[in-house]
Amino acid sequence: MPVHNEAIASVFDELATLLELLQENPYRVRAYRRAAQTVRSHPTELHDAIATGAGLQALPGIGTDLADKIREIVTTGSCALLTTLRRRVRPGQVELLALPGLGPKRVRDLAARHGITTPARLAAALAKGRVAGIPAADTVTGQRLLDALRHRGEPRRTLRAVAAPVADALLRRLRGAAGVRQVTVAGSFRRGCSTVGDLDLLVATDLPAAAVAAFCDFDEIARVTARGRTRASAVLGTGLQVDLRVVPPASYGAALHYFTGSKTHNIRLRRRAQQRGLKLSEYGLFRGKAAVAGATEEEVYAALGLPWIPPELREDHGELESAAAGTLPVLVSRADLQGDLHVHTSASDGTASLAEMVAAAKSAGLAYVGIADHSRHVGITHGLDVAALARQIDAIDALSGRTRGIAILKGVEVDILEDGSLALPDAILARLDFAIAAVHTSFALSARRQTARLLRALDNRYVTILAHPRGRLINERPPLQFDLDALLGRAAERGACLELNCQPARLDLPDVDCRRAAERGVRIAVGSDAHDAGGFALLEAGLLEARRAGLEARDVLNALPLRKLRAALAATRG
DNA sequence: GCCGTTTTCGGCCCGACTGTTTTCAGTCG
Repeated sequence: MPVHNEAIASVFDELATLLELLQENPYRVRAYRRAAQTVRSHPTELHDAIATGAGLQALPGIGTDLADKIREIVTTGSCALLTTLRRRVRPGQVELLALPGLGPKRVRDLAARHGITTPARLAAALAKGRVAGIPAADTVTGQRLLDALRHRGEPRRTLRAVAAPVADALLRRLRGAAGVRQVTVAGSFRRGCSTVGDLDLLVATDLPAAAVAAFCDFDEIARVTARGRTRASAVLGTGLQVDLRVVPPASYGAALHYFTGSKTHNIRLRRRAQQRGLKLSEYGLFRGKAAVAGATEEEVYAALGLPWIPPELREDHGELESAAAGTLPVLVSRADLQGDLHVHTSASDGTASLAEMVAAAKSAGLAYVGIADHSRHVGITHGLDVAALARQIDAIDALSGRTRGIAILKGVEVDILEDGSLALPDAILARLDFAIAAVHTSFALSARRQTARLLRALDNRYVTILAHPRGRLINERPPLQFDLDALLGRAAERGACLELNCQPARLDLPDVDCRRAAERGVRIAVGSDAHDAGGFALLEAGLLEARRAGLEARDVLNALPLRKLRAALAATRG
């Protein structure tokens, strides 16, 4: 049973947390956290690298010690240091550390002074009154802590699509405040992450007090948890946390950069500034006390000898090196998309007719649209059987004959059965322009069986695209386990593609996997999976995930113009 | 624990807010 990168990263994360609780050198803690991130986002399995003798120390933040630990974890499945440290810390203390307002000092203090080593005990103690050494219940920090104790165990991250309307409302409100020059949502939202932990709003203004007041009076706020001259934090009725930062206009670019993150990207850039005798903060780039840059992000990067880096890439995944070398990708954008190959109609589980969906695709500016309704199979209600799909083929041919300005492609989203065979026979698939194969049942197979299943599906010459390959539903269903490299190898041989499904809870393949696909020369099909006429708007959100993966137009199947797309589809049939 | 145009030791990003040990440590982002 191979040890996956995620398992190695988890060990490093836990080591960092335990070391923090034990008040070890904070830089040692940071080294483990950084290593966890490096391992987690590494596109290939490190157990393979070890098997082939490749050097682990080439990875950023991995030195001799951590390389040894990776080898230890991969070969033994465990880590001696972890076993030792776990004995020195109570499990409940790790949970305590995750609570807002509690850091390593206070968690240690709780155990030493009060014998409190679990969240449950802390909650009980707080119910009786104040606990010396931690903020009291009538303070904002104390309230936040109690709140977190009440809600612990619930999923914390919010889908970007859920946060987006709130972000819009707040932006409108802040734009209306006196003195406001610019307002942006920064943070992971701006980086295009599929989920956000909170919303970070940045305001440039000459009248900070007015902006803070406008923010704190927002009617969806349940509680203001912090309020200063240039910052405020609040929790909305929905539970989403929102943070406001206010800066003078001259600092806007530096602040936007700083509050966009990611944290590791920022730290790298600050070190670059230091090496040049400069100091970078949210107020600007300084040489001594003299401001060198700060009004725009472009000038901050430029003063550090770099081109502007798109927010989606700012994860310290090599973008600073690419920027320095002048090799940043030209990220795929909405204007590059020529069509959409994953569209449902009321023939299966969509809500709009074939004609309505084609019209909507045309209004969305697409040059072609691929209809891909579900096949009929257990677990898929309202799917098409062979006869119904044959009728739809005829209907599309008829509609094509009287449609101008957009091409309609005939497809299907056919179920992959547990053994890897498809829910429709080849004879009907042969009459289509393309077929998307998808898993909708048997999610929990072992990685070995799941891989074999998906490889068999990809072996079918009519399968063009593997839909939402990971099968994840964010906060609801974990990703399928399989050997991605094996799938990519087979897809590359056949010219088949993997999908990046744009449904907000899917965004599947995830960015890390998309990046790997591009490296292996496998194109990604960005599919809206639209079920109604408004569904094409999802393409925009899906593209953020593609951009986070560093994809360019040439990496995306449906960025091909129609003629080249048809050639690519035909080529998959060998 | 990592790392090196300040290199094998001595650094490691920077500032705001909170609560309170009222001059700053702890926490957070």
